Amino acid sequence: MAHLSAERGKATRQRLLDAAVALVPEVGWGGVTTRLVAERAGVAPGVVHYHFASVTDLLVAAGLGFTSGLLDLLATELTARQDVGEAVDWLLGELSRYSGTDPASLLVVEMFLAATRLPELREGLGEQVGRFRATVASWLVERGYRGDPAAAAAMLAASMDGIMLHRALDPGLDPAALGGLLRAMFGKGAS
Amino acid sequence: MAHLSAERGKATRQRLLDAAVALVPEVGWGGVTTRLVAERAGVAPGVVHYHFASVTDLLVAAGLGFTSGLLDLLATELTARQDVGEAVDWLLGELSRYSGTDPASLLVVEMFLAATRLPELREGLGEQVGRFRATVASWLVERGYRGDPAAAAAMLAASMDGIMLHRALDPGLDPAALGGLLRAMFGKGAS
DNA sequence: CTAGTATTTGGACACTTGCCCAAGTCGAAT
DNA sequence: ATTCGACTTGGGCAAGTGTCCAAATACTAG
Repeated sequence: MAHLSAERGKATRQRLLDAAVALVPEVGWGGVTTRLVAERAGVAPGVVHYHFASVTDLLVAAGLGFTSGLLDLLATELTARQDVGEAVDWLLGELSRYSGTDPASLLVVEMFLAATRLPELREGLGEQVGRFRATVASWLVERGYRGDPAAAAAMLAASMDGIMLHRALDPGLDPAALGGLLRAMFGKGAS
Repeated sequence: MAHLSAERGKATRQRLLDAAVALVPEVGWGGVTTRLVAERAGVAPGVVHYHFASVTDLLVAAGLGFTSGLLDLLATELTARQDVGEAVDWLLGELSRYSGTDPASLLVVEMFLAATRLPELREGLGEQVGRFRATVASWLVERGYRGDPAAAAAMLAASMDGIMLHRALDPGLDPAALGGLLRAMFGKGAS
């Protein structure tokens, strides 16, 4: 079989995915073109449609790959904390790294938006977020959280994205200042 | 002077704005083209660049006009309530009308996103949201809210948009189920 | 009526887009 | 050396883009 060829193929495919992840925040979901992503990846324009059926397919695969890793990381770090309050604090600290105008934040918002028009993306992203919420919810139960853990997990995730969204408009909005309010939400039912 | 001409001019200009507001949720911010918006407004393609310097200019004006009216309405209704808890309940009820996939929600998210790349839009939208938060904050003080009213107003606004964003992915997410958590945030310091 | 202004028309311009494909490269198997 | 399959190349195509503009229209003022 063609061993080295296939390996190189996987490598360029990955470079296309990486280029797409970098490009979406820069020029927007709809601004990523065949030639642009090919140039960024250092390959000929035709390669894009050899590895992916369409530019949209490439973007969906790249986006879902990114969020999958991000959500896994967040869930792992979050549920590693013993105390709920401490976990919320950590999350807020993490949130201060997402200004709403940094590449990661922009990519996430672009994906939320594109998901409303791309059923495949909506299902994929919805499944990932659902898994994240379920993980957080069961962790809340373990920690002795009283109240609706599913609602709490959903509120936590939604608050994160909402704060990120508003920080894009008002860079002066300090996540730490909102910490007290968030803790008040969980403190009542936390262990 | 040309009276009727000017009047008709203002009318078609407004129809272009209305068409843009309707079109952005349908095809996306970047999907609104000169010919598309002209057709929707029932005018010739050239009219767009007679009334607006560019398609982007039209979109910015249309978007800011929409959010201005929306935020004014929300602020008015919200501050009309005497009780903070009652106001939060009303807001949650209102939120259930924004599924995250309805035209209004989509337009708002599109604007948040476009604002990151259009300084003029970011400033305009930021100013509107800032005014909304200030109104809510001073209303909280009036109602005897204890704690940081600016932070509370910011958290309220961010939560709204965050919930809206997540409802787009998970239609089963019920805003009412999150009401308790939101009230817990404000109840502590409310009158 | 004529002159003048505001608005509208529909087409032209140069340019970019996604996707396709014949030809070429490269390593592995025979 | 030859064949084979995976991968890559660079150009071509039809369709669509934003913007511009000369001509047509509609209206007011004199």
